[in-house]
Amino acid sequence: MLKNQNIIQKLRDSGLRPTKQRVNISKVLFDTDRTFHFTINQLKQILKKNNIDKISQATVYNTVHAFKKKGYLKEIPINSEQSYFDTNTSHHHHFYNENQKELIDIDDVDVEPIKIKKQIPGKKIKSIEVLIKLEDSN
Amino acid sequence: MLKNQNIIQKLRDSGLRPTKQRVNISKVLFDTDRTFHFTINQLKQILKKNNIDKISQATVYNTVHAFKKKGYLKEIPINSEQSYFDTNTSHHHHFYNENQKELIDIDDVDVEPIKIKKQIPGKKIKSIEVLIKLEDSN
DNA sequence: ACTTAATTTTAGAATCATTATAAACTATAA
DNA sequence: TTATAGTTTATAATGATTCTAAAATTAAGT
Repeated sequence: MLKNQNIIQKLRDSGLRPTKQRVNISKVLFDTDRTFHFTINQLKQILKKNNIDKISQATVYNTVHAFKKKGYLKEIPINSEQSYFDTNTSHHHHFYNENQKELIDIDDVDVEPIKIKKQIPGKKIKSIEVLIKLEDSN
Repeated sequence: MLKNQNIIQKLRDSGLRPTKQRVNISKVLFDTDRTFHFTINQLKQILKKNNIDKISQATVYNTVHAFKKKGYLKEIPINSEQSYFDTNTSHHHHFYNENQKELIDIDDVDVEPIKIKKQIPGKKIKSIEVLIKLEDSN
């Protein structure tokens, strides 16, 4: 399958050995039409459901962190209970639906540029993240 | 002392019994010139240093959560490792200094209004939080 | 002040997510 | 094919937070 070859190449290119586990997790995360958000627990459930020989907890954590470090995943801080990851690594912002506890991407073009009239000497901006919390309107 | 009376009144008004522990934690949090940010651990250290008979872990957690629920504290999600609280409950945004791991308030007037050209049907905006991560500029 | 009921605090146990460990396994390159 | 460096794994360890149930405190009524 060509897809597999792409994944293996991508892993190799970034200095990650294309192990069975990493390839399988990559397929779940990146071999889809659309990007998505997940927690570690959700990923573990998807892996269990979708396939495949068991992947240990530690490996799931290691792999997600390795992918994050390589820039294939972004971590989205929402609250102290849940750590979300996003397979969409382009610059964008988020709605967080507090009732259904789900993240929704906001396209960068749908947000007017954020203008800050304040600077901290000796520091430069690394990222700007807008999180808009939503609740049911009735 | 007048301050104590104010604190006791504030607690009573919001339906929280003014116990020794709550009054002492309130003094640390609210009886200061300026607002500040803290983690639960930092608060525990301040309490240990500043005074006073030991307050159990559970009470520190209970109290912080009670104060948050009453709107006297805001929780600021930064990352999965740390949960920060803010004694400044007015609407404002934050810099996060990734090197020194500290939060810095951005006055609301220093941020141009955030304009979002997208809506989610059936949902209304509960809050808009901007987090600007900083790093050393050299 | 005294009594009672409701609330709060507490130490310690329990839980949950995450990380560390170190042995077994696997990919890669010589 | 062999050596070695990197990876996975089960399990233990950690750390933050929550739970538990008993003891203490507060508030309100008498």
